[in-house]
Amino acid sequence: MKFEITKKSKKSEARLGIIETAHGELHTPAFFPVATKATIKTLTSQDIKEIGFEGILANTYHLHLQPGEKTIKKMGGLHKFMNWNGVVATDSGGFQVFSLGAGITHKTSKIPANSKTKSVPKLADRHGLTHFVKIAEEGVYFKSHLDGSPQFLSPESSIKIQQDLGADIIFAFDQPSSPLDNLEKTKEAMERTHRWATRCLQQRELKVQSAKLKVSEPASAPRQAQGYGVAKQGLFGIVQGGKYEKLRKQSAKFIGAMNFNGFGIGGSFGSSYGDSKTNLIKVLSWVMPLLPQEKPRHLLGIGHLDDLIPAIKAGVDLFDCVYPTRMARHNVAITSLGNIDISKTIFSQDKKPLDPKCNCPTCQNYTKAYLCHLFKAGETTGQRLLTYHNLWFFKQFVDSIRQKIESNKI
RNA sequence: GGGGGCGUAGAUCAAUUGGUUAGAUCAUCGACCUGUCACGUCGAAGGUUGCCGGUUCGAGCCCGGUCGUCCCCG
Repeated sequence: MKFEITKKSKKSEARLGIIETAHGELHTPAFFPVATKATIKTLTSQDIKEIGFEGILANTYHLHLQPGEKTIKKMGGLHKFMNWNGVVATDSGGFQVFSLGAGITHKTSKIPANSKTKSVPKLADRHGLTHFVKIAEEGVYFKSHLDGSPQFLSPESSIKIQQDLGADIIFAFDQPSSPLDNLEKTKEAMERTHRWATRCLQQRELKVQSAKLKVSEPASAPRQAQGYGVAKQGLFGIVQGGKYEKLRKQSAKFIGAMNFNGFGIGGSFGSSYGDSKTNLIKVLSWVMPLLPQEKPRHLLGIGHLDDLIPAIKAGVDLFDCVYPTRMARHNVAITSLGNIDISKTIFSQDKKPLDPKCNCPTCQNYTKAYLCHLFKAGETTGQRLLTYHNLWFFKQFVDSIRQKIESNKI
């Protein structure tokens, strides 16, 4: 993996760049739609290509449990398996340490619900499951959410799985802290993340060394290609530290000094209401100056539309977020006029498209009335059409930001 | 004409021997969703129990009448 910065803004820390991978180029700033289980829910790989995305993000935890990395490796790797010849990034499974652990016991999401929300989803109650994640120094013990079987994930195994999956960009196995954790607990998670980062790099080094050896053996041509691919995988370290300035700076210095190909900024950034945006931006203002300029930065799990511009101005190159796709499945279209819940009866006889300014196939071919009907009738085509639109909208949005950087407007 | 069953939220149904402010599900309305356990979560509104009368301390439940509806027999 190679990263080249092609332009730096004069107004902000924003920059344009190109990430070169074994599966093509990625023009940054870029947004990865999330394909947790090797699919952007409701869409095909061709759809994603049509929309214009150059990369997607899949998940180590989910694919390890089903169908298993060995199967995917046998099927020729994730790209072939899902018929996607663009860039693939894989999350390490670290987030599931949080979302299936503290996320459930604390009944919170990565960013806590705002004060208007009277209650939060009760996944634990619904499934009768609690405390099925145990974090130890060697790794994380947990029960599969699919069949309850005992499982174990560590920095080493996470890297190995991601190598088998064959992603172009992989992430270090980290421990995100819960937004409800205090300074002490957040620090503990950060320090473990740092120790695990070292182990991830060591694990990757083993593979790279053995790949180099194999390259020098003329008899093993197919292995050579595979080894070359692994050697080209970019490994990103992850900065933690929650909402605490001291920790974030400490983490950025520590992780930033390591031999990673890029960096993720993860964990929680404080609350999502009131001064939420300033929380996120504050964290970035602490972290970004301490990360090497010449390497890409990925803001993990963000975001909302209004998070993107300030983050890019702070120097973020990559994003991934479930938001546009999940919102689409939950009836909400993200448009130039704001979010609209298309399932509301007010749209049942509305002949206009979702977004008058949008050129996506959904907006070109279907009325709000039809989409409203599909959602009320529980037809999955509605989810598909809305997912297509939301991703199209995000793609256009990020493209327009790139143009603004190009013309020095941002 | 005679006999019987059933009438409870917009819909389909609950409600111990008559016993507090008649429940559930779906639909409706509102809010939420940030490295996806997610076609999900939370909340609100909505009923003079067909109508009239009676018994009782107390009736959705018992009694009489009436209206509607379905079934059976003439």
